[in-house]
Amino acid sequence: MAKNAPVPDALTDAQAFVDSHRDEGTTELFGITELCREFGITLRALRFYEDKGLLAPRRVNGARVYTRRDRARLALILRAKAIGSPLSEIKTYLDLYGDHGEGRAQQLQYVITRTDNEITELEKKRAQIDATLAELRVINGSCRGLLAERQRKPKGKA
Amino acid sequence: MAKNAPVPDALTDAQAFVDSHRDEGTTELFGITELCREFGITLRALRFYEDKGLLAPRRVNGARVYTRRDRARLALILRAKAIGSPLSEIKTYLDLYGDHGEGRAQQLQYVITRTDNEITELEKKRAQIDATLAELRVINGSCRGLLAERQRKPKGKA
DNA sequence: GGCCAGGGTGACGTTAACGTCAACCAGTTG
DNA sequence: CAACTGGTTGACGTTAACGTCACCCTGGCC
Repeated sequence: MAKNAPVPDALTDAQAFVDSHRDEGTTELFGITELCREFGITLRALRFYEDKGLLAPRRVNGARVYTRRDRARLALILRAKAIGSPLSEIKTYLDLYGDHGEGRAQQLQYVITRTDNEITELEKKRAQIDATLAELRVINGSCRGLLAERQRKPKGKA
Repeated sequence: MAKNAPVPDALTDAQAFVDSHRDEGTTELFGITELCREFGITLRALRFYEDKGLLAPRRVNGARVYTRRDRARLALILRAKAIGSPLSEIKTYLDLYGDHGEGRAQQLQYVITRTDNEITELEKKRAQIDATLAELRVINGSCRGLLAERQRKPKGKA
């Protein structure tokens, strides 16, 4: 809640991401520093995600080269992180995106139950946030009220 | 997103918590194991929160004794954790609840800006969750679609 | 050829949030 | 009194998610 990495809104649309998983041979390629600047993260972090198996960019002369698909995955990773998921979980998360469409019936069933679970978890989390927001607004409002009161009668202590 | 500590819904209401901060001399007291069971956390965790200054129960013969107010603070702590805030942040968070009402104008102003910030942060987070939920639902739906399709024509591959 | 910038690979350090373990106290029950 | 039970305090171990550092390679440029 401290960092304000931009997390570009380009992929806000759900279908957009799903689509971006289909192409693959697009010409658009990215270097590591390029991606890091774009998303406001460090080189170390990006390499770290790769170590953890969340990304697998191609290599050209040893150097990392990222496709649009990699970029989309990175966007997902960062958003999931912002939500509070640990990287380990994000990995299985990403696998869900990768699988869907090619699997056999059993695979599909797996993805469905997994996403069902994720969905209910996130809904719970959303509820917690809503509750906290409500409380904060109460506090905020009462403070504003007190402040206004004092400004009307700056001396008395009633 | 793994643990399912109950986080009792007793304090779901915002005003309820604020009110619970007013009493203090209520007769209801709790032991450490009692609270731990109630909230599904470990002894170690509870003591840890105390080390970090998030709680300050009274002592009776050296043993910790928690009031209703402590209990309410604990509920807040756990909810904030579930949201993903680090304990360090939760501490200043709790201080906001404590202060409000007694401070001078400057204190009040501080609380207001702090809560304003928290509120916008949480709203951002909420938006991220909503986006992720949307994507998951797309995936989920498309998988269900594929599955249904296969069940209609289990042989063809079209 | 010399030099630098940009990128790569370990290896180790760090912080948060606890878990684990050992050792000590205090009341009580047989 | 001795053995328990339930609580307390360090001290150390652990995992996640990087930061930092040292060292190496490579392509361009003068």
